[in-house]
Amino acid sequence: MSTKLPKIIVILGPTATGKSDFAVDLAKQFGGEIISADSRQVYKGLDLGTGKITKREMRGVPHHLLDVASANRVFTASDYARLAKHAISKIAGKGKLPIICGGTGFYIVAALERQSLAPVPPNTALRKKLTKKSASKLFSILKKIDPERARTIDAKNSHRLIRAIEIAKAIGKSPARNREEEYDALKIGLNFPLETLKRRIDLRLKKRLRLGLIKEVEHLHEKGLSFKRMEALGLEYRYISRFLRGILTRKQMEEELSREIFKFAKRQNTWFKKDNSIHWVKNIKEAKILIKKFL
RNA sequence: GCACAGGUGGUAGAGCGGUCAAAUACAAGAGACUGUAAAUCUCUCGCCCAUGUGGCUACGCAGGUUCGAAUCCUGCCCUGUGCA
Repeated sequence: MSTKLPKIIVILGPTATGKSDFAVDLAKQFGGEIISADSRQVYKGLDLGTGKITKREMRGVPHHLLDVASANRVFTASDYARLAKHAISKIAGKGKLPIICGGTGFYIVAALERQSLAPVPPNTALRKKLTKKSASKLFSILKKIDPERARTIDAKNSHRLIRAIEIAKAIGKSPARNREEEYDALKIGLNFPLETLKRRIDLRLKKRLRLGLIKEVEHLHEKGLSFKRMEALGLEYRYISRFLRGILTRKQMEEELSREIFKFAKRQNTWFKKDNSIHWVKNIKEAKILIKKFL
């Protein structure tokens, strides 16, 4: 029924499951190009810490949405949706297969759905003012101006409340979300049992530290990326910058970072778990069979 | 050996006669997600029945005082510091 929609492949799963390499293999076989769906790989200079694929690892397969923003500015899900949709049509237009690959569930949804985000840009002045207010205060404001949204929102999450108020002030109320997808997407998931995932995360972190991860963070700071911004970027950038600032010892940094990456992987799992359309595969062979059938 | 200080849940650490299964933080587990999403936020967290103003076992060990003790007393066993 959705056969008229452009066909695309989505490779997803938590961190450290080998998605990037997997996607390159598939792209090679099916004539695809890859669109990264990673909220941190969009930034220039965040390489080792984000596990960004190297030129060499790309093996000639074109990659999109890497290094499209400066780490100093905030790149949003909306920016992502716009660029990703554009990349998809460009690739499909060439007769090639678009392959979205990444672990940022929200970005994948934003790219696939017709209109999942309200067309209201951030209002920094308003945000600044609202940031000072408590969550319960924000909630009561929202309840007055957009009671409908207030019913479903997380009443204790200031971030979300501020955004909802921002939308309501701009266009009256949050639009109903249109979950209809704009593409005929085959979603393929990669995962491991938690114990294995944990081990992989640890090994990968150690490797990256050997390869100069701390240097990367140091260098970014020298180039003007503030520690405050690094806190917001999270994980490697947050914890290594804490080490550089002397807040954590090297050992504490490694332990906490490893734990946090694992927690993050579990949060990714929580997100993906509720999507029943994902085909979880054990290996590339299973994925190839699925794709052949799909195309 | 004498003198202090202290031994509390996975850890750190409150509590110092009742309202304590025990603050808080961390760890752990589960979950949410409408432009910060690697962010942000929520819930659970002694055991058991799992409905509850439910049952059971708990605050180093053994006794005691008391209507009632993690909280007071005695002895013992540990630990830290001071003096020898």
